[in-house]
Amino acid sequence: MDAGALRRRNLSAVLELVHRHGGVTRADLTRALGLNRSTIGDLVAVLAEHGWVDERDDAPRSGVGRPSPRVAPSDTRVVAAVNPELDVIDVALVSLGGQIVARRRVALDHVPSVAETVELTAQTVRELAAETPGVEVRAVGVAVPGLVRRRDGQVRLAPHLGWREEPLAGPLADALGMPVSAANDAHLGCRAEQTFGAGVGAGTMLYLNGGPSGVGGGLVVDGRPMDGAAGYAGELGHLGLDPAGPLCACGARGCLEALAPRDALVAAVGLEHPDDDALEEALVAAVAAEDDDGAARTEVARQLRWLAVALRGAVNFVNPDRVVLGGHLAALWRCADDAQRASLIADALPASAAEVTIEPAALGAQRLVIGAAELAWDALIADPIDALTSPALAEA
Amino acid sequence: MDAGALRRRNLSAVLELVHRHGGVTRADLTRALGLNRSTIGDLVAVLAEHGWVDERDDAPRSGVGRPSPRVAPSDTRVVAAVNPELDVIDVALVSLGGQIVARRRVALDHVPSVAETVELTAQTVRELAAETPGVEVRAVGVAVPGLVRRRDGQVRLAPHLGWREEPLAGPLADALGMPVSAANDAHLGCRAEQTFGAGVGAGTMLYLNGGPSGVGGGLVVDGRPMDGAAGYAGELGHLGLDPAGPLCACGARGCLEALAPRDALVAAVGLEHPDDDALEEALVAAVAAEDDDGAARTEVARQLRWLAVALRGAVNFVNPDRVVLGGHLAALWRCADDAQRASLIADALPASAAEVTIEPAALGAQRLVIGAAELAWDALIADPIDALTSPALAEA
DNA sequence: ATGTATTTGTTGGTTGACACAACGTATCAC
DNA sequence: GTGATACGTTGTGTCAACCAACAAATACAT
Repeated sequence: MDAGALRRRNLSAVLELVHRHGGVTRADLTRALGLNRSTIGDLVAVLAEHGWVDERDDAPRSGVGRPSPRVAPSDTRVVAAVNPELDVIDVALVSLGGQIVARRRVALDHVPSVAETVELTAQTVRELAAETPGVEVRAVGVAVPGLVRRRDGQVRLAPHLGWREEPLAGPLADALGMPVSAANDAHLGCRAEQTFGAGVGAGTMLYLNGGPSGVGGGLVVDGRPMDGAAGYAGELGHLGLDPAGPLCACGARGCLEALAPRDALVAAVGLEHPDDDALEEALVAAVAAEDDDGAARTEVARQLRWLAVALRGAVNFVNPDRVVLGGHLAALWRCADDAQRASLIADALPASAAEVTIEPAALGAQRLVIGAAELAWDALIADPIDALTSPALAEA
Repeated sequence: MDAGALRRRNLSAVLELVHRHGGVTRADLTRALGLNRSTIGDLVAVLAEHGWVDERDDAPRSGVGRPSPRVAPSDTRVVAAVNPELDVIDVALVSLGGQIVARRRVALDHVPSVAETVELTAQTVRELAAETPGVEVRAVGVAVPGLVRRRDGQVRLAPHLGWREEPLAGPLADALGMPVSAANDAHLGCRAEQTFGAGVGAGTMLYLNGGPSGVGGGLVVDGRPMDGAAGYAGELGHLGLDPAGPLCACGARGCLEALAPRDALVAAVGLEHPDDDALEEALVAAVAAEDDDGAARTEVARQLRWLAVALRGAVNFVNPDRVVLGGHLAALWRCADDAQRASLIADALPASAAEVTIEPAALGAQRLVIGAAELAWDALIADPIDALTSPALAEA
């Protein structure tokens, strides 16, 4: 590593701290990075000069001594986050620090093709950029409900959308003239929770998300999200738990997602197309109200048992310090009693189970958009100065 | 990161390349690290001055141009590697580059206590150091058949040896006056295969090892061995595969290690206490010779089916580019036919399965000792200069 | 054999990033 | 107010890596 890389690394480290905490004092930066005051001053000055951060005098006073200015993320420099789904394309502009500054859900009357998605997304991003005062869009991240090859943003398979071997990041980058990255949606939900949600501070974290199209997830190792060889890591829904179990969409038998499907919970509470919040509310109410052999309670207990088998294996395998449950798996957690919660990792090896905390996801419906934004921020934060040489989309 | 850390990092990077390749030319180092020729020259000179490397003129000629000297690891600076087992304590001195320069297997007539292990190990390390001309022992690594807390080298549970909550690294460090690290044996087998064996070059690697005391393993993420929150990651033997399966020693049902035990293979070929090589040889012969319903062939096929279920889940989960099988799982692989080998990941998601190569472990009986040595090298290679301030054990 | 092209090591000077010390400034406690 | 504390600012110092020019050692063509 040469001296230039050292500078890049330190600038990146400062910017990342500012991003993750939504603003920190220079004194905090000095302590966190172990660099000299004068060096931090220099690094912050460079970032401010390039429009990444602003220095403000609104930091909370912490005691005696000269107050340290707060280094706040610029609220005009944003990335676009995109989440194409069955009947909607969700587009947001997300600022440094993870704040959503603009959002539009483009409704569709049919499942979009990749070409339509690219066109609608590009148009919407341009419109949001033009409408929002002062913003400057510099990159795009896409959360895709399916397997995505990280290297080139190719969608290998998105069964839900009917996409198969479709290039996505490339065409969208051509349409918008800026870098575009794409990844699996559960993967990005994991990133969002890790950075701003229930996973803050976790070293090794396991994230499981239950959605209408199955169970996905992500793994964080030593604070870094793990991609696997090609970007498909985290498909926890296809752990084989029961050779005598039901056939899964993947072709195998007894996968977690076949044994703990969202549909079954929705049916048990008698709703139609509820969102996660509605499902959770109905489920908690049903379990609290019902007698012991009600349909909802029975199904919840059944799914919790299978979730426990999956968690036993996964916790033994990766020895996480935190497990975060999202989607209908979070709903299961919320309506479980203490004994059921304890049983989730009761069968894991005691040494591994002892240090795990299980938590429901904290970010709700913003999760995917924030995760997609994180993906877009990656390259920018890794090299803040050099990244500015490429063009941006700004207000007219 | 300051300039001193930069220097440390570059010295470490050079030394690690020399270690992993057992010697490289300065020209190779220049290319691999992207540093200037003069910088590499300087770094190598510093390492040579401190006794880490020697420069030799025996590099193979690669073409026109001035030949580049080979930077070879010093063969006198060693670490001690220890592997306590049921009836033997295996102690070796391992040089930079992974060469075993001395080894002694201390036979026991009973299962050793921790105190006995510490004493016998310390004595043996001292003897080997005194007997081996010119060596300088600087650290110790211990491979323990059980769960070990990485932070302080405490043995949480080693059922095989009957150890439970026993401090190990601390007492041994006190006895020898040098740094001691300890980790799980399968974990260290994984490291050995990754560094010098079947896992060289892998980015994300899954390692499964079958032994008499169960199935363990390890995971490598982005070229770095993964420890988990406390060091217990890699316990692949306790993936739950069949709720109707046999009871496992861990208390749960249908764990991989209960479904694919080494014992059953040993019984099927009718041997008593064979080592891995003998078991493999007997198994390959039995499968090749027998008619279709021989006991060995049946058991092999049965275990391969369960291994496939485990691999399906694990490959989907972590998306590795390489899977390495050790111990009796390697024997299974060796006597599997093409169809059986293909079936091992046939049920995994096609995108993930497509980029995986499965290989049997390459290092044989040296695996644990080399892995334990890697553990010991870690801190030394991370900071080669500063590490030399602590005392060493040398020839009298 | 000789000359040329190619690759690499060596040397002295330069650049740049961070550290350090001294000083200035803002807050708190009394 | 006054002292103590904490932090930013400034100019100077240090150290690691770079660079350019040169020297050395080889392969290859003639």
